[in-house]
Amino acid sequence: MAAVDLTTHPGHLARRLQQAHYLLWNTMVSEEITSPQFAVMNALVAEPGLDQRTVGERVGLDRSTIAEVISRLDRRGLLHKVRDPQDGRRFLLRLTDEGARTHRKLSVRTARMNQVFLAPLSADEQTVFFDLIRRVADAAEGLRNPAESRRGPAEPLAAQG
Amino acid sequence: MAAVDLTTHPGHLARRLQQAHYLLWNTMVSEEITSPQFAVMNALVAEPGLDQRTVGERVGLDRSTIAEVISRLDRRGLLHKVRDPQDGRRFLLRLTDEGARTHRKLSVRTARMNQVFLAPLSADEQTVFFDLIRRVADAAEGLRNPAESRRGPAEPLAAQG
DNA sequence: CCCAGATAGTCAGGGCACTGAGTATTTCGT
DNA sequence: ACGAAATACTCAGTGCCCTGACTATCTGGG
Repeated sequence: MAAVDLTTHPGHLARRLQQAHYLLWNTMVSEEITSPQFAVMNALVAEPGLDQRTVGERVGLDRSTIAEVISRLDRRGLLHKVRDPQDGRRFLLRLTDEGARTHRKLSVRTARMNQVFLAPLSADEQTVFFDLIRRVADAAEGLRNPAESRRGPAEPLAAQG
Repeated sequence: MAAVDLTTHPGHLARRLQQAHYLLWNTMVSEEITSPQFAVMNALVAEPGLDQRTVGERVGLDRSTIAEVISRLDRRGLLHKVRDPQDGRRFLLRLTDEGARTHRKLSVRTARMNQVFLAPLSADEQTVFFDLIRRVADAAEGLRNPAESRRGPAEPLAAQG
């Protein structure tokens, strides 16, 4: 029997964690707006007028996925897409008033949901939880684009010796 | 500016973690077989002859998703689907020889990938990492089926003796 | 000025993940 | 024995996520 214990596989755990979150989001936050859609709206609250590519960079989505998410938000009337007069390749994105209202409403519910989701952990453990996941995710993302950082730290993330 | 800090949102981190894993899997393990497909094969190595629903339960996939994954593995000739003669609703699943070979090969690569993925964490931190994620995921899954914990594991599909 | 290369976005295609509706089969209460 | 309920699976529909190929636009070197 060469079967492996999946509970020690970070990828498997990550998937289960994400699914569990997805389901809780659906019941506690919204059945209409998804978590990635909220992330995009949030990026536009922080920095109105971003273009698609940059929004994708902020929330961690590739150009194809971000295009789909934005097109759904556009169809729902939650954001505007306008050609950049300075650069005809780009679209500049901004939330509509309804988009801003929706973002505010969901922010409250999201905070509540996070409390429920993290309830099994103590405050200290929650801090560790964030720290460990961030470190693993950051490192793995760094493995892809080692030379990508323009304003960030250009860590060669040496794989030791 | 009511923008939220997504780096303290477990759902956002879970998604980023899962994406990072997906990409690393693609480069270090396989471009053909995905991580969920491997999880299904692994479940069948541990317990040959499971039916679809139970496999889904083992790896954490719903009935629709598990059906798709299994159909892909079937098309690739990695597993067999046979009607249960005792219960005409079920399909009993077993890896083919090639499926078993593929599973062994991928097990090795998966172990290597996990090392790289978890390299940013010390051994102790890795233990904590697993523990915290498992606790959060388990609790969130428990929120869905609160009555499930009462129900013991269904014996009847004991595989031979 | 002009073209090669870089960049922003689109589109086709494959795979994961869920819900809700529908079919076939088994099981249970009467 | 019979019909209702439960169960295993399928199918349609929506959304996320990636790659690779393509179009349109901008930028820089000769």
